[in-house]
Amino acid sequence: MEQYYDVLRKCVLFRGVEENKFRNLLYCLDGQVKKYHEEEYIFFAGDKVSHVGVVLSGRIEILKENLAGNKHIIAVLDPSNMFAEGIVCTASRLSPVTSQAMEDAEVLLIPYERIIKSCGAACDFHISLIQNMMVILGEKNVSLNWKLELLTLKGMREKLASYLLNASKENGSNTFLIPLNRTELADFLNVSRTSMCRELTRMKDDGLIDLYGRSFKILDSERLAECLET
Amino acid sequence: MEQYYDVLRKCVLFRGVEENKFRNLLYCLDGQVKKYHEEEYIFFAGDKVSHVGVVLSGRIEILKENLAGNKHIIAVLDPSNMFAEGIVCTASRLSPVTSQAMEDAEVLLIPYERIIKSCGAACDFHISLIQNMMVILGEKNVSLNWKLELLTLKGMREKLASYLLNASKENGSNTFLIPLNRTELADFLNVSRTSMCRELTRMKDDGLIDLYGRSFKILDSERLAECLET
DNA sequence: GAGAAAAAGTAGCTGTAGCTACATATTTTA
DNA sequence: TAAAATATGTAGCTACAGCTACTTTTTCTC
Repeated sequence: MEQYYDVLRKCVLFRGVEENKFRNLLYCLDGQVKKYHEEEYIFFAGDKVSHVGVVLSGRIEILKENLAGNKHIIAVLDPSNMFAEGIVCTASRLSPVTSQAMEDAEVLLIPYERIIKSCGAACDFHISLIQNMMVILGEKNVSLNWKLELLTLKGMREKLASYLLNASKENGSNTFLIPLNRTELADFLNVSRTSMCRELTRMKDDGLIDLYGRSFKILDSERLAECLET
Repeated sequence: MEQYYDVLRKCVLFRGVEENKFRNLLYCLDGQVKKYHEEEYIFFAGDKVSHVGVVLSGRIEILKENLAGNKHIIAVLDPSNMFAEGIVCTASRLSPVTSQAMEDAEVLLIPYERIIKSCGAACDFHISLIQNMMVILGEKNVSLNWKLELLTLKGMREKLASYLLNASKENGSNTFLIPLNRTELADFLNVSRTSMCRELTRMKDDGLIDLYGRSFKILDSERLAECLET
């Protein structure tokens, strides 16, 4: 388990927990590490979920698939990120979403009960964990709101502009790499890949952006931001 | 304050709190009742929020407005419902959404700190409150996911079918009233009112539904459900 | 109950995103 | 390194939702 300490320490759930209590805490939480192959599913929409997950390595995507086979990527999770924490807090615990490994991945699964219920032992960190859970839930809420905002934008250019400006802000630079390929980005923005490619080319022709593969450069952030003022 | 007890008791936040501790609890939480007129704003997107709200009377809408004046209704809240509980749990506490009274309304505002921090007095119900907060956050998460699903549907008919089937399920009947007028429903589904009216008429002509004002009747739930299998 | 105001429905035109069907890259793997 | 598989870009056509400009209906208010 020690090999994962660095990743876990970055997880918001364990924020504020003193380092010397770490081993004890992980033991008390009774987490188990599971490995998933690329494309393997972790749980499906409709499944009853009783564990929260922490990504230890690889990348996980949270998605919805409809009956026609269209998939919509809701979120992409890197190591140290949590998932399913919203589901386990509900009464039914039925997941509205599917989670799948985008590449070979390792996940720490923790029974939800262990987090919220203080055990008999002298585990004073449970209070921290509960506080942290609330922060995570609140922040997930905000990120879902941002996703909603992206989807409510009407035009293709607006969606791309919003996504790229946000990515630029997160990276703190006008030049940045995005974590998604074209097909994945289209699924994330809930548009067709071909239409998206067409618009990206137009935006390049208009001198708004430059792009090569997953690398993007914002050439005129002002005009790009104006796209959103529709 | 006693006049609001019935509404408050139905609020998930106070679930499991014994009735005789109710007065004590409300005093300890230091909530204040505020009245809002129809159309009045409670807080704006970008505001720093430190109170959670409980709707006591009237209806509140959670929405986003873009610079062009288009508004998108994310949720409509009836009495006993909470709002802003996701925002106050985040680090920044900056609201991504605006909240507005749809009609004359009363709201109980509770400082978030009072909920999560045990006070010195013998308020053993704080533990219940924290557990309840998690449930609320988890459920808000699920409802945002359902909203996301609605928005990711491509066609007008799919969105309407999804909305109506859900409303029918919630009401436990094929005949039901929806809480939104046409303009509001269009804002909720993020479509134009005129296109929506057109499609509603088509669906009526196709024998899928019948409608008059806010009253809907699902005539052929099977075929209506098939609309979603695109 | 009459007039005003708001809400709901309708029609025609237009623009944009989706789709199919490719062409061209790029990466994988045998 | 060649061949296969995957990813990406392009073009033409089509369908559908948005918009404007109405009409009709319902609700409010005096």
